[in-house]
Amino acid sequence: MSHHKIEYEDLMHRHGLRVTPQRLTILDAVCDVGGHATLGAIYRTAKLADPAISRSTIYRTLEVFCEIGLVTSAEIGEDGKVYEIVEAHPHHHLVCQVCGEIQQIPDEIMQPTFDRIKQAFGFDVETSHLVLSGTCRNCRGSISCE
Amino acid sequence: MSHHKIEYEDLMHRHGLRVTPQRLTILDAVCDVGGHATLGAIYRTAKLADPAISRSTIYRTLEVFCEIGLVTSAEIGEDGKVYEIVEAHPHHHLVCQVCGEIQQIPDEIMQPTFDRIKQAFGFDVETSHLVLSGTCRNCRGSISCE
DNA sequence: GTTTATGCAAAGGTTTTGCAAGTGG
DNA sequence: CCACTTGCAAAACCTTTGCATAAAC
Repeated sequence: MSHHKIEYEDLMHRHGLRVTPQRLTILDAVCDVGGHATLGAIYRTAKLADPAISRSTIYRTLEVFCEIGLVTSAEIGEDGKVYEIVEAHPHHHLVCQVCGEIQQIPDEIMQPTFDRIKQAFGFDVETSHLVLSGTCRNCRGSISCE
Repeated sequence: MSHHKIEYEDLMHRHGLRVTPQRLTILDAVCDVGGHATLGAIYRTAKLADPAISRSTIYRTLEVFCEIGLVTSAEIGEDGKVYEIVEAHPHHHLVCQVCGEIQQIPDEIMQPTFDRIKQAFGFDVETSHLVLSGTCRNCRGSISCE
């Protein structure tokens, strides 16, 4: 998770930000938690690496990371805001309302629709991180899931 | 806004809920506020009709309305959760990040994509109220918008 | 050295909860 | 009447903010 550390540091420098141990810790934490990291989860994970880290630092740092495009945030269901490292390939998420499983889908699958919206309404969709809820394959088949 | 009052009352009854003045007031308020009603706006509007109504009642009532499918909620931008009466025709929203304008689009435009997701991933999308952000026609053309 | 970032603690705001009183069916 | 709802007040929760200290550059 750290092969790209240099890139990240570069990105911060280019934005006039300082590279602090806390910021690297938080970045690692977002990676470690994986796909949909709530602030609480990031805080807990970062706390393992640096027990002295403070909650406000997490808030401020995530805000800064979002601003420079290192991280995106999205609102998913009931858990409040979640954070995710921005990857090369934009993608979206399917959240199963029955079992809670989350899977990713490539952005390409949405593009035809986004194109159609652009044609019909002149609206340029920039949603980088869409969350679709519904029922996944497993839960759709079996009733024993509920 | 009250031609369907009977239907709403029926729906509540069918769910074993009681029809109280407060609930009707809140339902009216959600209608009056229109498309994207924040809790605060609903509270303020309901307060006009019934100055004694309490905030917790708004919270609890909206939660109940969501459960029985009378109302949907969605997270839009920075304003937190917004509520909306469930209408016959499902639709989604385009939120312009520049001017903040919100427009509705019919659900049909999304269906091809939802179908494709179902085919490819076996995932049955049930999102009734999607929020797409981007740039609207006006703001895309002119820079003078900001 | 300067400027920026951090940690702490306190403030701010929103949402939830327990309970007695009130009300719909 | 009984069960469900309400309003109130307090609690719980999450997020933001001010400021002195510490660290990056």
